[in-house]
Amino acid sequence: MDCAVHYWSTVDSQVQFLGTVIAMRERPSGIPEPVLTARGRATRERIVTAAADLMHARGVAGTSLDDVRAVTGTSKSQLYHYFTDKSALVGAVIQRQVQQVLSAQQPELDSIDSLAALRRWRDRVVALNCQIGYPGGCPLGRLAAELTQAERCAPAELVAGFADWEHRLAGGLRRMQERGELVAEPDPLAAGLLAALQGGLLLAQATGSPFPLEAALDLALDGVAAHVAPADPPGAATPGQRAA
Amino acid sequence: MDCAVHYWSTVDSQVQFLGTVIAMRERPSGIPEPVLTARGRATRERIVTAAADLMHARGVAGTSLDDVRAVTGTSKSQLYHYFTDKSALVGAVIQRQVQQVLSAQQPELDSIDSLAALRRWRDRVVALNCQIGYPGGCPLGRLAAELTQAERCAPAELVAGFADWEHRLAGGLRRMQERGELVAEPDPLAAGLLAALQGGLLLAQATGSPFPLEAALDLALDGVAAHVAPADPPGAATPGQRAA
DNA sequence: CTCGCAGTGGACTGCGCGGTCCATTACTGG
DNA sequence: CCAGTAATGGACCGCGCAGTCCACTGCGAG
Repeated sequence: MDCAVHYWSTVDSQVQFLGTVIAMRERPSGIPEPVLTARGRATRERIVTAAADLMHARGVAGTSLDDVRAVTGTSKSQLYHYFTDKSALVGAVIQRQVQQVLSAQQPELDSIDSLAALRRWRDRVVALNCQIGYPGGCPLGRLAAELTQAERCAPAELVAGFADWEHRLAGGLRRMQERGELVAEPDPLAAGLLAALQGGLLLAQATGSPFPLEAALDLALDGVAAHVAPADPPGAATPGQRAA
Repeated sequence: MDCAVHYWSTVDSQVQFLGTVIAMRERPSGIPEPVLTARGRATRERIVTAAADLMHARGVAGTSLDDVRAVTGTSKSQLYHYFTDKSALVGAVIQRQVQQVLSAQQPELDSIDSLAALRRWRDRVVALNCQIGYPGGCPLGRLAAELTQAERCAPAELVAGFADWEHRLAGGLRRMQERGELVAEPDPLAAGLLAALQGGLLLAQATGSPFPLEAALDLALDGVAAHVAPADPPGAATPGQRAA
């Protein structure tokens, strides 16, 4: 498991846990996994998809199982056939959202190797947030805010998702570092970038304007840019790379 | 979508609105305000305080009126004597949290006039988040995340609170600008700083570590520092200002 | 064909919650 | 001291919710 080697020194086990969870769905212990036919898998997918949409729109607490049932055209017994209880469904929703969020920005996220590429990722994220016409916020951020109770950190799957995300950012920064473009420790920068993104999305959704997101990412990118090495070939200046 | 329209152009009026709301409590229209005796005001305060704590710890949806009743030693009729319904109580809680959050960082927030002062504010915020032993998150951020529904922006009081907060940051940056230390538009930088703070707090609480908050603020401060004017006396370099 | 289990339908239950109502007590001003 | 109103106590209601249960259907293997 190479993703997110450390979140802050103790994340290995959690990321490992994510892999395990995805592999055997929501059975941490050795309970015999119920076999699903093609039809069963399709129904389960429908439920998770609809639940993810509803919970993103109305929140976890604001989404009842009857809502999910109505939207998916399923019956109560089916929900409890595929999930032990509501929290198990929430766990599946988290995993789905982690996957969705990361795959939606995959090309730009994983190809970061320069300030210009980082700006392309920024543009991608901004575009994603506005594509439905209004700032929808980050599914992971919303889940994290709602599911994080006092004195407890968020569900392990969510923490692992954030760690993976941040790790990919750090990977890009490390590539910049190896190319000699960046002179700074990548990890704190990656954490700062992810935080700027989350905060920007939160305020963007709260205010109904994409502006906070853009301002947050731009400021964070300025911060990263402050750690780029002065252009080695004296003449090819870095500002030439600025996109848009 | 009026909240988006007014977010930037009419921030002052929202701050004004916040004042109005506080003055006449939760009666936007001209309904005769019920007179409260000293005892009544004390009881109301107890209720709001307890509700704010509970809702911060367990979320708004996770806090029942019976919980509030039990903690405050009041009866159901008292809750409905002082508040028309639960949403009115939530509104009062929002106002209280806005006031609490801003006053907790007031000296450092309002005295920003240099990079060093900005760093003192950063340290204050970090210290506030850790003072209870674990990262508790921002009360406003948590409320915003939970109360912002799809396609709707957050409650007006919350948006006004964020606007006030950001306005004070922008004021500090403007002082830096007027002193010639900063060469950039203050407003986007203030929005970016607030977003970094919110995102950092979100991830700090989700992961149970203060690190994301520190990384987020440091990166944002690096971004601001990238816009400080090159030291006028050529020889006294800016890095000399770095605190800590 | 038929047996068995995955998949489905939907009624049912217990309860926690927001909200209502009325009776009673404690101030306060005249 | 005596209204009149603020403040309080607490029973009560209806609803929506998570979760249970049992009967039924349909598909796939032997």
